[in-house]
Amino acid sequence: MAKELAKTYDPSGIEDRLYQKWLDKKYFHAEVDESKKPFTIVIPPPNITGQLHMGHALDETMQDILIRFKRMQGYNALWQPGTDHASIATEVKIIEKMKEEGITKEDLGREGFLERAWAWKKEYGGRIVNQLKKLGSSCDWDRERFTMDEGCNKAVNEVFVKMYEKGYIYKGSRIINWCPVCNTSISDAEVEYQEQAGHFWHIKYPILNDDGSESGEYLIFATTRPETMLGDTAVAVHPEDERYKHLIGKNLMLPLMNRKIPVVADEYVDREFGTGVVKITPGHDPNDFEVGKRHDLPIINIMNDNATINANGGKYEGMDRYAAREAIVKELDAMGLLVKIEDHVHNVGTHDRCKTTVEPLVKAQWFVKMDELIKPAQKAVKEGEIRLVPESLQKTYFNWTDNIRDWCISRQLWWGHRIPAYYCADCGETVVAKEAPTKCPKCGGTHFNQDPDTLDTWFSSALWPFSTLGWPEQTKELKYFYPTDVLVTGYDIIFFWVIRMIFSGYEQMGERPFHTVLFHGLVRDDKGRKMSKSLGNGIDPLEIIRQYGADALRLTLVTGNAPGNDMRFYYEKVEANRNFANKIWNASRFIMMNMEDTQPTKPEVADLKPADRWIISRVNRLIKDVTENMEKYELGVAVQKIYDFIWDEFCDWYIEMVKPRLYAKDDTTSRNAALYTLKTVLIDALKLLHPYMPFVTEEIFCTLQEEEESIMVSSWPVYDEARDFAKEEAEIETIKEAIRGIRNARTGMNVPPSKKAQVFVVSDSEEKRAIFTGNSDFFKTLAYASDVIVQADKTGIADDAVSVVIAHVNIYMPLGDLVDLEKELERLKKEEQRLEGELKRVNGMLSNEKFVSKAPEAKIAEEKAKLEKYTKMMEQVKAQIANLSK
RNA sequence: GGGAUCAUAGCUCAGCUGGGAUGAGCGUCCGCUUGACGUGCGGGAGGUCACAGGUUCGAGCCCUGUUGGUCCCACCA
Repeated sequence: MAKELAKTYDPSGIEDRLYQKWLDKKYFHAEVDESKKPFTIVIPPPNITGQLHMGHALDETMQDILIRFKRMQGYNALWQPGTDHASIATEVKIIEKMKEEGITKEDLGREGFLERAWAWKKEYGGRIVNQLKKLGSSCDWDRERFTMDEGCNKAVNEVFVKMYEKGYIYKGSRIINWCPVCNTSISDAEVEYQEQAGHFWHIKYPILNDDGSESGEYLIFATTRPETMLGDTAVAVHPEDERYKHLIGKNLMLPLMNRKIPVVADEYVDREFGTGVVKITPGHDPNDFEVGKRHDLPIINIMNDNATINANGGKYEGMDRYAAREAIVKELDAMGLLVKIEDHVHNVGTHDRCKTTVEPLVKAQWFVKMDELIKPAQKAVKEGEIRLVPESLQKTYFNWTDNIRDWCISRQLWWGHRIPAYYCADCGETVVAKEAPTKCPKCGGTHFNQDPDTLDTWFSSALWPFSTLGWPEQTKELKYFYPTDVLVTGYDIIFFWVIRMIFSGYEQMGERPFHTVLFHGLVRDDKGRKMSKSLGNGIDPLEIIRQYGADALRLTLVTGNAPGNDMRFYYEKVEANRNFANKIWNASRFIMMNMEDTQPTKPEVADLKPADRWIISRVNRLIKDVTENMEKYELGVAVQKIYDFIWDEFCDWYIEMVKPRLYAKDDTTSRNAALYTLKTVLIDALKLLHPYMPFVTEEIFCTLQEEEESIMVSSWPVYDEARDFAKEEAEIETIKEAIRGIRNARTGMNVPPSKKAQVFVVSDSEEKRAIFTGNSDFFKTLAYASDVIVQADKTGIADDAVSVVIAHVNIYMPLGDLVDLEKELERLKKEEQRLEGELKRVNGMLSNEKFVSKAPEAKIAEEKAKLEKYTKMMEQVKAQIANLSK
């Protein structure tokens, strides 16, 4: 007894069941197997704090499509999953939760806090993984990793020590971005600039005579941050500036602080901007820091970690930076040193996590020296060893690599990889080592304090492609699956992650981590806005899955979307795609109903009708196109073609054409050929669709194909020249055109449904004439198409149905002309013109010596073939024009 | 300031290296209980492919400029 599909398509009834089956059968699991070629993707590890959002859904869907595609193509496909500890994001969340309980980090202490953090990881780390499963992700869950698991931790220490020894990691006092709310340093990449309305305070400092007395003259300048004046150690002018040349080397009196500060000359100053005078605060401005280095100026830090003024700020000590600003302006005004206040819009650096205005501070931090490290990463993309899709992102990539600055990697956080640096309690010697040292190499002391800082969360992510495969151990997995193949991720983390993985891959492994980076954009709401918590416009993928099924969601996310482009999310789209799943479901049910208990047998080639050959040829072409598109990562284009084929060609045309043959049970040969074709073509189409819609395709496949256990381990269809039937394709196209013509004519005529209409079909030879009659509504239906063919066959109008040359068909009487002669003539003339141009071009190319001598042979052959093709077409067109003109 | 990218049907978007706008989904209008599907079937309306030049036999696609939008980087205090 044949299995049956449920009468209605209900994704919730099949998805969980099938996923469990795949897990049980271990289809996702990949083992090293030297006889097969590997194909590897490492997942961008979602944060353990995260809930599945549309961005994940898109990211995972694209990866799953590629992995399933390659797996079916026979590759040993590994999708390496895992999660990210997301140091700062997680720590902030845990602290928030603790706040509700009235506890602070300090109450718990480092140990206690970490205990809580691990408990958090245990509770929420699994949540996102379960959500990924709902999407149908075929990750090898047996290999799941975590950025802070033992292996990854080992990899981090290994890299840190190695790079420290090579001089690529160093500790130094440099100006860094400080977040006073999160209480940690952050890297340049984490600073987000926001346009804010502010002010320009024009202030003047008194100029001193050489003997230290006030000269009565002033130097005027403008600042957006008056409070930083507390830390001013100079004022700068341009060396060539005639207005101020005489003042260079003189001193000024820094008001409020009563500190003598020099006037220095530096090219950094823009003479055109403002008054051409800049106050220099090396301790709180990155540019000033550089100026300060050049002129050997003292660095005064005037702020505490929480952005209040410290003891260096004199009487302002203890005030918040903004309160101090107000007080200082007020006082300067009282002293007559405030010239004026202007409104000014400027960009303010904020912390991307908490949006707090960052404070540039000079602090001792750990850095990765980038200048040498970045070189292989630049070269790799430049020379095409690593391909970015879309290519336009190369510019963004190079913009970053060409202006790379050292990477601040230390964070004043507790949740993360602790820096493996130890300081001797006796002599202060720094020891960087994988294991805690026991004896100080300098003084022999045995007491050490480990550096309290942790590493930037991206430090461990940078090692992800090889740490997950076992590095630093030389595992068989590492040797086999590395380098990985494709990295799929959003363009928003190109700096944070992609570039860092690339240079880390070259540095640690001596090899690229992957050959292609496939970028996607953001999923926005239907108004084009980013989905965000504060707007409350986020759409929960799990809710969509509950309503429409994972298949519909997946299709929605990849259809009509080019790499690297943002997309908008519409419920209508999901609905349309759910309808598509329903369509396939019903078409499959129809085919199975007709098969009843008997599986069709392979027909003789001669028994295949033109319509059969046509659809076989079409699916064959589809296989070729889709495979090519997918290999070029054009996932949206590929699936659009599958969609069109299944709905339009297969369901709306082929199934309708074939119906009369299915109902005519006496002609078993024809019926078998039709059923066989239906089944095989459907299977090919299902296979092509499987990477996109894994669940429906699996359910149908398993019901239809009783002997095979799963579509996901079946083989990807291959284009076969023997299944290419150009003649039938052209003929059916003609028939289709004719049928459309009939429908149009009918619509125009508005014949009452009850009346019978007649269609006269005449081929080019007089004796092959037939008359078809039917209910006029009948002509409007697609069933008519099949009837034309079947009738034509039966009446012997032609040897096979499709050779009814409808281009020569005339439809008489109430239906009017099928072809508008004038329009046709116009079309042909246009075609003639086009061909003329085309011929000219090809001829021109082929007679061009440079082209013939330099172009690759394949290209020349192609052009020659075109020449031949166009010549023939030209003849035909000319003949047709002559014919019609009569 | 530098760069990227977009401007195609009422809306949202595809359109590969230049070769008949081949378009899709939704919406809209007309018609259909046709023995898989109304989550369906058939048909229609709707486009000077932002604007202006240029290259070409031929441009939505290439070049130049203009306008408008989005994003990234830098940050002139």
